[in-house]
Amino acid sequence: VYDVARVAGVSTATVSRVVRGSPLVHADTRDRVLAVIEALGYVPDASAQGLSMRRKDIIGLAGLERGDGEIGIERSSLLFADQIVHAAEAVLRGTGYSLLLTFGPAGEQLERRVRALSGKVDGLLVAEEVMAPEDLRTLARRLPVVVIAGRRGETGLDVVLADNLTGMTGLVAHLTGQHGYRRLCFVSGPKDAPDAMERLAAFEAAVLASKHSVVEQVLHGDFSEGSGAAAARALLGRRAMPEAVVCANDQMAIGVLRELGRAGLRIPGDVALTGFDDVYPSRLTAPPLTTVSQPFRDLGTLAARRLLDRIADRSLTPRTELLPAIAVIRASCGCPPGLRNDRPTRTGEEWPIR
Amino acid sequence: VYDVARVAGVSTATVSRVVRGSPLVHADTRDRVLAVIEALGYVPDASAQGLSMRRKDIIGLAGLERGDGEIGIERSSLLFADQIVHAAEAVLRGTGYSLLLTFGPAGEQLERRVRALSGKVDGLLVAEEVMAPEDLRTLARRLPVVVIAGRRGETGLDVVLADNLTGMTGLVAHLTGQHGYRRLCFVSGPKDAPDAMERLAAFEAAVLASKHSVVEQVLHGDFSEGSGAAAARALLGRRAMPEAVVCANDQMAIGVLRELGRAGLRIPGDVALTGFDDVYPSRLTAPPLTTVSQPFRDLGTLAARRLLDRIADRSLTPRTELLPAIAVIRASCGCPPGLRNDRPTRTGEEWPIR
DNA sequence: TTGTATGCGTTATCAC
DNA sequence: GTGATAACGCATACAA
Repeated sequence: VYDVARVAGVSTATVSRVVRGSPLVHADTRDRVLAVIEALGYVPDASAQGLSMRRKDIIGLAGLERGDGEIGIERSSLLFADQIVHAAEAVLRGTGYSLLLTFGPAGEQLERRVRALSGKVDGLLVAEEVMAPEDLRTLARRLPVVVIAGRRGETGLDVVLADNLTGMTGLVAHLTGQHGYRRLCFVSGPKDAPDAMERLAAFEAAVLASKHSVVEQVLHGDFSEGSGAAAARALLGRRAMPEAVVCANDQMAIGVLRELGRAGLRIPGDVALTGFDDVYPSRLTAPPLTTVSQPFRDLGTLAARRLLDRIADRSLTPRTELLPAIAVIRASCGCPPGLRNDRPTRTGEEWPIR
Repeated sequence: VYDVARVAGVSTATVSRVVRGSPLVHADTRDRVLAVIEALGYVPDASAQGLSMRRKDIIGLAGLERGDGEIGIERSSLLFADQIVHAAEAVLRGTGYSLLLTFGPAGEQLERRVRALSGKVDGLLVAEEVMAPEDLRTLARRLPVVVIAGRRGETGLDVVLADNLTGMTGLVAHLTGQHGYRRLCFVSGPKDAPDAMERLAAFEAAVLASKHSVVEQVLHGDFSEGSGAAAARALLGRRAMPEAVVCANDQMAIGVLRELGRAGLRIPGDVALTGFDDVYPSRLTAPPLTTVSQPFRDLGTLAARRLLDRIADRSLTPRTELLPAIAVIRASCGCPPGLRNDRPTRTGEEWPIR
C-alpha cells in the first residue's frame, strides 16, 4: 500500500478505501489510484488484511483418505470427497471465500493438521469422522464447524447427512421383494465411518424385516476398491455363492464386480450385486450398478451454505439436515438393463435446496 | 498468546518460542506453557504469523472447469484436476503447507479470483490455460508459479507437462498399423487447452505419416462427456461411420461410447474408439477403453515439489519437465480383451520421480 | 473527501 | 533462559 500511496500521491487510507471499494472517495482519486495499482501490480496481503479485519476469507475442508495409500488414488475412495469439494467450492465461489483442503488417513497426524488448519480459516467443513467427537466439539466452540456425513446423534453441532436408512431399506426391499433373493451377504465399510455403520445396521434390519431372507455373512472392507476385491476372494472361497451381495459403497462393489469377473462369474447371472453412493463410474460398469443415489452435491452445497450462515451469525442454533437417498435400479441386481429408473447419476439440483 | 502468557506467568515471547519449538526454553517452562496452551485450546492465528514471518504456509491451485456447469460435476472434465489436487496435497502434507483451491470456467471472473488468491498464498500451481500467458508471467514475477499442462513453448516459467505427442503417435500407430484402420475421425478438445491442441496436431501428423490412412473429420468438443455424446450424434448423422474415432480425452470417449451404444452400435465391432488420459473410469467401461496413460499424479507431484523448491530459492532457473505418456491397449480399439498391456490405471510411482 | 494514528496477533531483535 | 519492544501490511476511527 505504501508504494501505491506514495506514487499516487495519496495516503494509505485512501488506497485502502479504493481497494475496498469504499464510496467515500472522489472518482478522480479513485481512477488515479487504480491506475497506480494496475501499474505496480499491487495485490493486498491477505495476512495483513486478515489480521486487521479479523477474518481470513478462507474456509477449510478436512476429509478422510481411505485404503492403502500405496495403491494410489484411483483405488481409494476419494470420489466422495471430490464431489463434496467441488460442490462446496462452487458455493464459495461467489462469496470471496476460498477452500483450503486437508486429506489424510484418520489418525493423530490428521488431527494435528486439522488443528493447524483451524488457525488459517474462518470456518471448517468436516467430512466423516475425521476426529473424535469431543475434539470436534472443542474445535466447534472456537470455530464455526459443520459436519458432513458425521454420526447421526451428533448434538450441538451442525450436521448434514444422507438418509442411509431409507435408502438401504428400499434397496433391500427390492432385492428380497422383487427378486426374492434369500441368502444375502454384505460388504461393510470401515468402522470409523458413521455412514458405513448406519448402512450395515439398516441392511441387517431390512433383511430381518423381510422374513424369508437371511444375512449369510458380513465381510469388512475399508471403502476402497481393493478391499472389495478382497471380499470377493473371500466369497469365492466359500462353499456356495450367496444370491446377492450388497456393498456399503460403490467402490467396493466395483472391486467385487471386477474380481468376480476375473474368476469367471457372471453378474447378475451367478450373483446379484449392489453398491451405495451412485458415484460417476457406477453407471459405466458392465452391468451398470444398482445402487443408492446419495446426494453428494447437495451435501456439499448445503454444508457450505450452512457454514457461511453460521459464520455470519454464530448464535444460530445447531441443526442437522437429513437428505433423501434413494435406490436407483440398474442391471447388476438382476433387473433387465434400462428398464426401471436407470436415470443418469445425480446432476445436482434434483431436490430443492432451501 | 497474551492469555496463555498471562496464565502461564511468562511473556509472549516465551510462549512463541514454545509454540515454534525453539530449543532455548527451559524444559519446565516449556511444559508449563504447553499445559496452558492445551487447557486454553490456543491455536496461533495464521494471519498474524503470516504477517510476521512473511510467509503464509499456503499454496494455491487454480484450475479450469469445463463443460456446461448446469449439467453437473459428473459430466464435466474435473477428473483431471482432482488427480492433480490429490497428488499436490499429498506432497504438501509433510511440509506444513496447505492447498487453497479455485476452479471455474475460463474468463475474467476466474482471473480475478486467481488474482485475489495470489494474496493469500506463497506460491501458485496453475493447471492448464487459466489465464493469458502475459498475465501469467506478470503473476510469476511477483510469486512463485508453476504451470501444469500449459503450453509447451512457455518460456521463463516452470512447466510440467505430459508428452502428448509421443503418446498420441504411439496410439495412432497401433490403430493404423496393427489394426489397419484407414478412415479415422478425431474428437478434439477446447481450443484453450494446450493439451487438446497438441493432441490434435499429433493425431493429424501421425495419420499423415501412416500413408494409407486419412483423417475423415475433426469434431470439436470441450472435454466433457456431454460434448462427446454430441460428437457421437454428429457421427451418427453421417453417411457412414469411420473405422475408428479417437478422442482427445477419456471423458469425451465415454460420451461417444454411451451415445453410440444407445444408438445400437457396437464397439469395437462397428467402430473402434480410443480416449486419452486413462482416468479411473476408463477401464470400467464395456469394452474397456484403449487410451493413453497420462501421468496425472506425477504431474501434480512434480509440480508441487518444483514449486516448493522455487519458494525456497526463487532464483532457480525455470525449467520445463516433459513426462512420458504411453498408449495402454485395452479392448475398445478392437484388440481382444485382456490380451495386451491392459494393466491397471496408473498407480503413482511408475516412473522415477527425481 | 482525505490524512493521521492506532490496533490487529506473532515473531524476532535486542537487552537483561 | 527470559522479557520488553519493534516491525509486519492493512483497515478504520477520528480529525481535518
